[in-house]
Formats: sequence, C-alpha cells, structure tokens
Amino acid sequence: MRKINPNNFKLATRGTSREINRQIALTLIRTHQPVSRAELSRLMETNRASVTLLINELLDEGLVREEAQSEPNKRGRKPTSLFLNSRNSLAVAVDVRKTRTFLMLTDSTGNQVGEVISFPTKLDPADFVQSLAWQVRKALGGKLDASACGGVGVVVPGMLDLKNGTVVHSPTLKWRNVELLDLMEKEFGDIEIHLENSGKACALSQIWSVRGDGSGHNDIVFVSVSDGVGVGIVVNGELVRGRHNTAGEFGHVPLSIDGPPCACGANGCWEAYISNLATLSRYFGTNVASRKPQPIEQAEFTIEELIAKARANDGKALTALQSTARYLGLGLASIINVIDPSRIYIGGEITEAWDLLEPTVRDAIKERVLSTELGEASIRVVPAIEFPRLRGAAALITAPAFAAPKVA
Amino acid sequence: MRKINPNNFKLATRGTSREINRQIALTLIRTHQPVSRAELSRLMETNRASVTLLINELLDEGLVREEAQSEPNKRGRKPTSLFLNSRNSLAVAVDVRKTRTFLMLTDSTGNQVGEVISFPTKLDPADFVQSLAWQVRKALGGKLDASACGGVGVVVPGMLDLKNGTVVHSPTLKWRNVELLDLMEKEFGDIEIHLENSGKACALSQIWSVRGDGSGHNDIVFVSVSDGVGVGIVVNGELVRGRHNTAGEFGHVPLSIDGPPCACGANGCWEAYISNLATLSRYFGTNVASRKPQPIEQAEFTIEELIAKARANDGKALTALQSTARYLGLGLASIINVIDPSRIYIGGEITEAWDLLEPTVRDAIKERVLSTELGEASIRVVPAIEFPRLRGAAALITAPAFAAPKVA
DNA sequence: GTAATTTGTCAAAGGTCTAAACAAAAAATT
DNA sequence: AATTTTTTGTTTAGACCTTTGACAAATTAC
Repeated sequence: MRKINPNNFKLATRGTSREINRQIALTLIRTHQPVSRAELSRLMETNRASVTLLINELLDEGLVREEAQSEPNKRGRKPTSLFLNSRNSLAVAVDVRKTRTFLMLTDSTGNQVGEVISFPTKLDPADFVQSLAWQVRKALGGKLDASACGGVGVVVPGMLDLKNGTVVHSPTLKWRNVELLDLMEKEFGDIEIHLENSGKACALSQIWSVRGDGSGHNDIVFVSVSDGVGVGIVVNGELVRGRHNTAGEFGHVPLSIDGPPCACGANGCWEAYISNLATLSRYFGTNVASRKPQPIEQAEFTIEELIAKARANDGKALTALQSTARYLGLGLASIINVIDPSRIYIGGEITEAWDLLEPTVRDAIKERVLSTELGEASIRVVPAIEFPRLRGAAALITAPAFAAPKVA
Repeated sequence: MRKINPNNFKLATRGTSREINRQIALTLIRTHQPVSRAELSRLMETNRASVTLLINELLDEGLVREEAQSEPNKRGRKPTSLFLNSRNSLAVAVDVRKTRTFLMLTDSTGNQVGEVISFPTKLDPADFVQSLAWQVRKALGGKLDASACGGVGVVVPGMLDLKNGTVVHSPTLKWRNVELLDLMEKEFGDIEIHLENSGKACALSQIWSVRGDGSGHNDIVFVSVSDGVGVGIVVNGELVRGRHNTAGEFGHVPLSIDGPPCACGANGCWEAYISNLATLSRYFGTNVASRKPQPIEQAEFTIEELIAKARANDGKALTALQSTARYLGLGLASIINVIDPSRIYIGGEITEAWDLLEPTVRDAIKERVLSTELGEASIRVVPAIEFPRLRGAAALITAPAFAAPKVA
C-alpha cells in the first residue's frame, strides 16, 4: 500500500501501459537471456501477440538483438532467441578514493569492457577533473564526446547534493562544497555525468547485478568497511536517499555513546569500532601497550598485513580482528532490527579474512537481534576483485534503461 | 530509479492507466475537497474531458459526491464541487494495549464517528477475541456483518506475521504465536480483518492523515514512547516492512552496548533509556537513593505524575525527564542519520512535557547528527488525544481505496 | 442585451492491450 | 512420404483509455 504524493505524482497517459510492460520485458530479457518471445509471454503471463509487438519495437530501437539459434525444442517450431543488444555507447565508471582513482568501461548492458585502470587522485578539485578527463579520453581511445560514451558515473566518498551536483562534504578527500558536476560538465562536453555516494553505489551494484542470485533481492543493505564505513540501503528496489540524500549512515550510529572518538566528531560510532583504522589502532594499542604511537611504522602498516599476521597466528592480530568481528556483528544486528533486509552485503579489505571473522560476527548478531529467525540473515561477502563501487558507478549509467517508470 | 523485481512484477493491462489516474484523482479530491472538475484538471495537468469521464465513473461507484454550490467564481459558469462520499460502510479501529483495548469507528473516508470507547484487555486470546466481538457488535448497533462494517483494523504491540495472520511475539500481551486472524475470522464472519503492529500503524496514521500539513511528507518516522518504544518508518510513501515484517525496531538499537538491561534481553537499547519505565526507574533510582525499591509505590506512580511533579519544580523529576530527553535526542540523531526523513513524529505520554524536553532533545540531536542541516529536522509531537494508533488502525481499512495501484 | 469567461460534455482520433484466427516450422505418427 | 501434432510468431479485429478540439451551458462584465 503506497500513498500517492499529492504534490509529486505522475499521471498515466496513453503510452504508460506500454512503457511499463516494455521495462518489464527488458528486465526479464536481462535476467533470462537468451529467451524467446513465446517464453517471455509465459513469464509475463500474457499472450504472444503483445510480446511480439513489444519486442519488435525494442528491436527497432536497437535495445534487443535476435539470434537465430538456441537449444532446439522437444517438438514444434524453433524459437528465436532474444538478447540484450549492447549498443555502441560505452559507460564510464569512476571510483574516486583517497589516494587513487579507479576507472572501468562497460557496455550499455553493464558488462565490463577491458581492464580496470587507476591513477593517483589529485586532491585539488580542478586538477582532479582535468586529470580524470585526460584518463577517460585515453580509455575511450582519444574521443571525449557523447558519440563514444553514453555517460560517466562518478562515485565519491562523502555527502552529495545531487540537485546541484556538488560534493557537500567529503572528509576522505577533504572536499567541501565542491561543484563537481559543473567542473565535469565543462571538461566532458555533451557527455552525461552522474554522481553518487560510494556507499549507495555499492548497494546499487548488487541490486542491478545480473550475475549471481541477487536478482530476487529487492531489500538489501550494503556495508562497506574501509577507512570509514559506508552503507547503502535499498528498500522496495529503490535506494533510500532521504530528504538531504544523506540516508544510510549506519556507520555513525553509536555502539556506545561514550565510546572512542570518531572522525565525525561524535563518540562511539560503529565506524570508530570497525573501520580499518580502528582495527589497526586496536592492534597497536594492545601491541605496543603504553608506548606512544609510532606514526611512521603505523602509517606503513596496512589492514592486509594485519590479516596476514593473523593468518600466521599472531595472537595480537587475531584478537584485534576478532574484536572487529564482534563489533561488526553488533552493528549488523541493528541493521537487521531496523531494516530487516533479505540480504546484507559486506565489502572492504576485511572481507578477505571472512573465514576467520564469520563465526564471531554471527554470534554477535544473535546477541542483539530480536528473534532467532532474524539471526540467520543472509550475508554475502563481496570481494574487492568484484569492484562493487565501480559496478555501482556503471549502474548509474546503464540501469536507468531497465528501471520501472515513475508512475502515480 | 526503482528496480523491477523479476520474480514479482505486475503487468500493465488496458485498464491500468485508468486505474492510476483514478487513484490520483481520488487522492487530490481527498486533499483538496471541495474541488471542481475544472480545478482537478488543472491540478492534474490534463484536460477537462478526461476528468469528467473519470469523475462520472467515481460518481457511479459512489466514491465521490457532487454538491451544487461552492464559493462563486469571479466570472463564468459556477463550478460544481466534488467531495469524497462516505458510503454507509464503517471502519472499526481497534488498539490493543496492555490493560485496556480502545475502539473507534470511522466512516469510509477516515473521519471519526462517535466517541472512542475502551474496555479491559483480556489476556487470553480466545477470551479477548470474544469480548472484542461483543464490543464491536455493540458499537455497530447490534449487527456484526459486512453490511454494517467495511472492515476491522486491529493494532497490536508486537511482532506480526501478516501472511499467516499471527502474533509471533508480543511481550506486552505475553502472546506467542497467537493465530489472531483465524480466531477473529471465526467471530467476525464475512468482515475483513486487517492486523498491524502498533508502531507501524502510528506511522500510517500520519501518512494518511488529511488534516494538518502532513500530506506532502512521504518519508517519515513515527517514534512512540510508552512502556516500550515503537517505531514505524515510511519511505517513498510506503511502510518499510522488511523480509519478516519486523523492520523499524529502532527501539532496540543500542545507545551503549553495555548499558542497562532491556526487556528484549540485550543491553543498552534505546528503549532501556527512554521508555516510561526507564524514566520512572531513573526517578526512583535517584530519589530513594540506596533504599531498596518500593514496589507498591512505584507500581502506582505513573509517568504523568512524574511530569506533574516536574512541572511543580521537583528537581529529581526534572532531571529524570531531562535525562530521558537527552537520550531521546541521541537516538533520534541515529534515525536522522540512517533515514533522513522529512519529518519525525513523536507520540506517547511523554509528549505532554514536550515544552520541557524539546531544548534538550534538540541539543542531543545536534550532538550526533552528521551535518548542521540535519540537526534542524522537522519534529512534530502527536498528543494522545489524536489517538494515532487508532487512526492507523482505521487507515488499514480506509486507505487502500486511495493507495497507488501496484504497477511494474 | 451582448460579449467574455469559465465549466462541463461529446465525439472523433490515436495508442495499447486482448482474444482468436492464421501462417510457419519442426518433430512425431501413420 | 504424407499427415498430424505441437510450438512459435504474426495478423486482424475489438475493447478500453487518453487526447484533442469543438460545443453547449451558465455566469459575470460591459
């Protein structure tokens, strides 16, 4: 039961029904390809005539491609298989991180094209945009216009104002009120630019992923554990943005209001317990005990090395990780109690040690979750190789073609 | 951008466009009545012909009523005013609480009919349903069938399984796996029964309220502070239910994982800091100091009396309330960081002291919220006289007629 | 009394789903 | 080898809606 917003509704026109069914057909082709018209009509529980009409339109538009052959049927006329047609426009996905920026190309259906490349992130916004434009131009083979590229999706760690296209505040990049969209539009000409927060983008990457068993999950939460903790929430197949586009910040829900100080200024945020920095400082705190911090050594030491030490049976490293696992689970319990998603995705460097962490995480979840059923929530770890942020950035460009039309 | 669920979609038919526009028209009549066809066509940004056709259908169905006169226009033909027509079916709203059950009738448009009545809650489910049926029959004037009543909405404090119509667990009522829907259907014959959790119902009451300025808010959170803490979340005009229909439990997100014990078994839940019991025990804890608790005195002493004492300048009562206010604000900050709603509603006995609490609440919110803008979130207090739970229960019956059709 | 203005209705046109018949292609049966 | 059966894809006519433009009705201004 959804309420219609009397200040923001969308009337149905003659073409609305077609528009709806078109998107459903596209969605089903995407998830079931190769698929015939007849099979589609069964999936959609409608007649073949409607499907034929719809598909012919999609063929004309170049969104769908026919191929003569599929596996032959038991009897009867052979079906003609339908596929999504990746048109010649590429999507450019950009993931801006503290020290390096990553870049990936995909075709119009979201499939990766070529290798992921990366380059150092310039922290001056103007410099950054210039270097980005240079890299994108190179990746596209010299051209930098809408003929070579269907759009650029840029994922930024921080708070975005999508209406004005500005980065309101990114502690990671030390940006404040950077008019990123304006800067980019000047460099990228007629190419469409989409911005998104990195936590939200990660959630998008899973919702719009074709591979795997994720297509049935429409209520998910993606938790990204890295220098900070980013969270994206999807409810009813749609990102929870909130009034200021800042929804999702589970990272700053406290585990203990008088816990350790967090980068955000408050105390005891979840992030202050489970970020890589928190895990590392826990390791050093217990390791070097009362000795004053050793900035150089610590700066060089990464979470990956800590995990390696833990695997080599370094007791201190193990307990540091186990503490993180416990706090991770306690926070996940809150997410489960509040959102009750059908699946939780976890990303970040720490996932490489998931085999070590999982039992502790599960125990901690059960400690605070409101019913035993909720304790068995589906959790899936997303390894770094899958580049969730980049895939989310790509989805900003490729997914709208498959999204439900706004209606009512 | 909403993703279509490939396992659960709804195809558009010939009638879909009409259905959509019909619901939009109803919504607009509801929020703008009295309103003429011509004005509607302007609101909907369509032509008068479509509106005429649509309205005539609604007139035939008896959903809308014409009235000759409205305030005359400056020039031109006088418009005929349209109103929602409350048909002769009544909705019965039931709010089950620990000691008493409340009951209210509304007409089909959601307007209250008659007085709110109440009776003691029988804690045996079968007894309860029987006494409820007796009371509803009396309220309906002796009849207990679909001719006299369009449906019964029952609001229960606890976890519900809407699919099977059972109360999975209600600590307040001490119910576990009570097959409430089955029990009720036996007593209520052909009358439709709708169940809902009380926290979620409160949120519904505000979304579907016609009065006030709430109609534009489609992302809201309702926090109900009472013996426990119930929370309902609405995103994009739709309740967040989650996979097990348990979403919303902000009451059991911790303020401190090793804080005071909570009824749920965990420690340091928000509820353990701000429920009426928590406030009262804080008062007694500091008031009678090390003396052992005085069960009788405490049992008799209510939060209302504590508020009265505070207003009479009882320092201990004031500090107990101020602590609650601070913890309330700290928890609200989490809600704001996670959901970023366009408005937060707060209900419960404590709201009667809102003038005392608000400054402290606001300060606490600002302490933990991620941006100054978020600190100025819109908060509205819902007094007990407005019976939010009952209005939510009524909405279960009356609102579906105005809801957006499920599409795509 | 006439013109201007606003409201509400009607009929024709255009777009979409829907149902049934039809043509095409391939395997099974006679 | 011819016929039947089955499955796929298309065509055609009908039903339902929105959209457009014209038109009658009602009211005020001049």
